Amino acid sequence: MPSSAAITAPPETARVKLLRAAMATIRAKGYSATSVDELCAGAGVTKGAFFHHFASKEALAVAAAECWSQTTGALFAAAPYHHHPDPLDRVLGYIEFRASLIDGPAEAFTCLVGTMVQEAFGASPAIRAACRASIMGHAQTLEADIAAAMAERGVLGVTARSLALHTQAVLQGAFILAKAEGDPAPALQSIEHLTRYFTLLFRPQS
Amino acid sequence: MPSSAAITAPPETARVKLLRAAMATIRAKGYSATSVDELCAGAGVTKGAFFHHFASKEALAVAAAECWSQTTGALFAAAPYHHHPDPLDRVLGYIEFRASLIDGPAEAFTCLVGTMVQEAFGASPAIRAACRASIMGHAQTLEADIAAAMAERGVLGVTARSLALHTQAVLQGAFILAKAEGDPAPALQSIEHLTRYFTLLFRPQS
DNA sequence: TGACTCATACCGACCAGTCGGTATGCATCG
DNA sequence: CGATGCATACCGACTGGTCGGTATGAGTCA
Repeated sequence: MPSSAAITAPPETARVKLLRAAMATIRAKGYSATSVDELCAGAGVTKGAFFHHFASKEALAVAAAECWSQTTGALFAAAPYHHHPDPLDRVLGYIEFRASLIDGPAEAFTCLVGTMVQEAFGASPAIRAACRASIMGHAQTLEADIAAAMAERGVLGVTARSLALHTQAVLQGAFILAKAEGDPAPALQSIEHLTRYFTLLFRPQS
Repeated sequence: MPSSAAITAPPETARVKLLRAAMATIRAKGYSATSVDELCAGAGVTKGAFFHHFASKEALAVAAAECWSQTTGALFAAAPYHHHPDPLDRVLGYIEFRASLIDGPAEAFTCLVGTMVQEAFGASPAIRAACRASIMGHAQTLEADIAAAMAERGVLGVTARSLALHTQAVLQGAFILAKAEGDPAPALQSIEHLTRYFTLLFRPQS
């Protein structure tokens, strides 16, 4: 007797297989270097299926960015750092959580939309917009905690928004360093500096 | 009567024209999306000339990364921030100088090797190594000033090297934000946070 | 039956790279 | 001096293969 999950789960469509293959391959090789044929082979579907579900390679990239937002959004929403009563602890917990994800080869921990937007910002406004929405939307989930921590500790001279964006900048830059080095170590060290910055800014006495 | 500069200046070879075109085009479109034909057209040379000077497209990318190191190296070596007597002022002057370069469209101020390594780190070890050498070599020019500032102010708990690399991470991440936003503003704000970090770390009383 | 989900075969453009050939300049030698 | 020989710089047509995308039709299920 099949479980109810098995009953209600729809059969995995070519669409989600393609999205999964796209997220993995584009993270590893970039958008331009990833071909439609390669994606089809990786997903085990034909080219006809590809263009049945996506109007173009560009449309797939946009859909992949949206899928990425949903997937990572769920991951962060379920992460334990939200349970800290102190908003500063939630912010520092977020950074620590990001660091904990960094392990193994670069294509396993780097950011799809950060990689894509670097290549596609000039060639495809649609891809740029999707990547921008993903990054900015994620930063916004941090902003409330930062704002609460700022209010609680009387931090002035910065905005919660720019701090949230700076956090994303450090992470994206850390990924580039890790790719260049072929080693996650410099990324982790850079994230340590980010933690130290928040600590100095919010706990100046310690 | 021609100037002696005009006499001694060699005629601009196809090689340097190709390198210039490559640096500009790869910054704007990325490595994979840049075709050899396009580079030849941009440089005003033929495909025969391209493959006379470079064994492959990959070899051109490596040469472009080296050319980028030299060009930017000369730019930073000539920058005024080196004249500050206080090493911390030199470090803060470096960051300010970096910020001053950020203006106009993203392809005009972003980093060639940061862009390239993100795409090519998995596909081409030679390109990755050339980009790594460029980034790490540049970071090293900062390291001595950071170390001197640390010694002078008794800063402990961090290394000059990791601070220099963190600075590069912030800059690279800032470029990604600028590309995603289609606006340099978030990059400049992130660099402000970097300056604030150095200030908090090195001038804790103020 | 008709809408949906594909599979197969195919298209023209473009890709990196090759190849036979040419133009020029410089060193050598008679 | 001029002829020879050879290296460098360059040309552009061409190749095999890959690119994103399309046309058409078959299987499936409501």
